[in-house]
Amino acid sequence: MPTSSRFVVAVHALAAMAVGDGAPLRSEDLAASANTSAVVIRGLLSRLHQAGLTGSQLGAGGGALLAKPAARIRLLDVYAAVEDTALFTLHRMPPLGGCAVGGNIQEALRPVLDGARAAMEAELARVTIADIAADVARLGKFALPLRRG
Amino acid sequence: MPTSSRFVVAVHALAAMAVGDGAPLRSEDLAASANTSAVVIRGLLSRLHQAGLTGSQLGAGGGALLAKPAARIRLLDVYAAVEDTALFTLHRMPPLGGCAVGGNIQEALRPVLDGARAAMEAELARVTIADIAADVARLGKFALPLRRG
DNA sequence: TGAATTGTCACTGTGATCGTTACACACCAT
DNA sequence: ATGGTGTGTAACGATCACAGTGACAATTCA
Repeated sequence: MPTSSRFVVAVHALAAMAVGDGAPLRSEDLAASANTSAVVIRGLLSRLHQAGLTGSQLGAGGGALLAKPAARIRLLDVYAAVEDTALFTLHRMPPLGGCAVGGNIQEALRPVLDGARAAMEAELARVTIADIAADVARLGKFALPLRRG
Repeated sequence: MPTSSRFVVAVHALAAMAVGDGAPLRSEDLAASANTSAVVIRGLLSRLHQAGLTGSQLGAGGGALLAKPAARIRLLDVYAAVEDTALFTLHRMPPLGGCAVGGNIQEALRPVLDGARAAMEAELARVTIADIAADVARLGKFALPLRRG
């Protein structure tokens, strides 16, 4: 299945904003750090903005900013903002309704798949962008806040 | 990061074998119930066979059979057998190593993503094909075992 | 022997992701 | 105000995995 790297790249961008000293970060700089293109970053920032996680400052010296403290942005919020496909894909074509199995398999499976998805999301809800930024700083052996450069 | 429809279809096929009375099920019949093609089913059965979950009987009157009791086949086993892609996709191109964030983001993220994946898999490990078959029977208002047809 | 069924290959169509180019619009500095 | 800077979005193409189809050798039962 074609998998999306949007979630990881979005967390990357948000962590960069959290690590920075509050100065706006240009999409071009975020793209360089994540090794992708500025348009891809802007597409992600558009989704994050709609979700209320980031804001943008236009014009010279502008860029992307966190819309709220990094400690209040959960990874689950990022996940919900940038991922649109369901975790589990059901049958592409609906199964045979007349069949004893085909007519009931999706309903039998739904609570299980919902539970698995909820368990995964609960883990993502326990971690914030601030946590990730702190771990990045620890691994990189530098202190927060960091001047951008 | 979504799964393919293979997982759901594979569970569908295994549940059909569990619901049946132990008679081999042809790939063509499984395909009809799941509203897909027999070749797709055979591809899944090939993976399930390699994982030791099913067996096949060639020739006339042949078909697919469970290789062990349905109560001992966990959904996690099915998931592992038929899904190739990782739950979370990392950066398509490695992030900029020289950057404070790019050089550490993947390592900072790994424990979180591993935890989320483990939480989801733990839920899938709690349910067996026998559970699904029982739920299918309950929803379809029929008793197990069921004669095939 | 002959029919039936699996197992696997090659080819095709479809959809999503991702990269690139392009351009209108908004904002800041001078 | 004016030009440079940066965002926001659309269009296009390349790539990849998934899924569907047809075909065929190999195997096994009737």
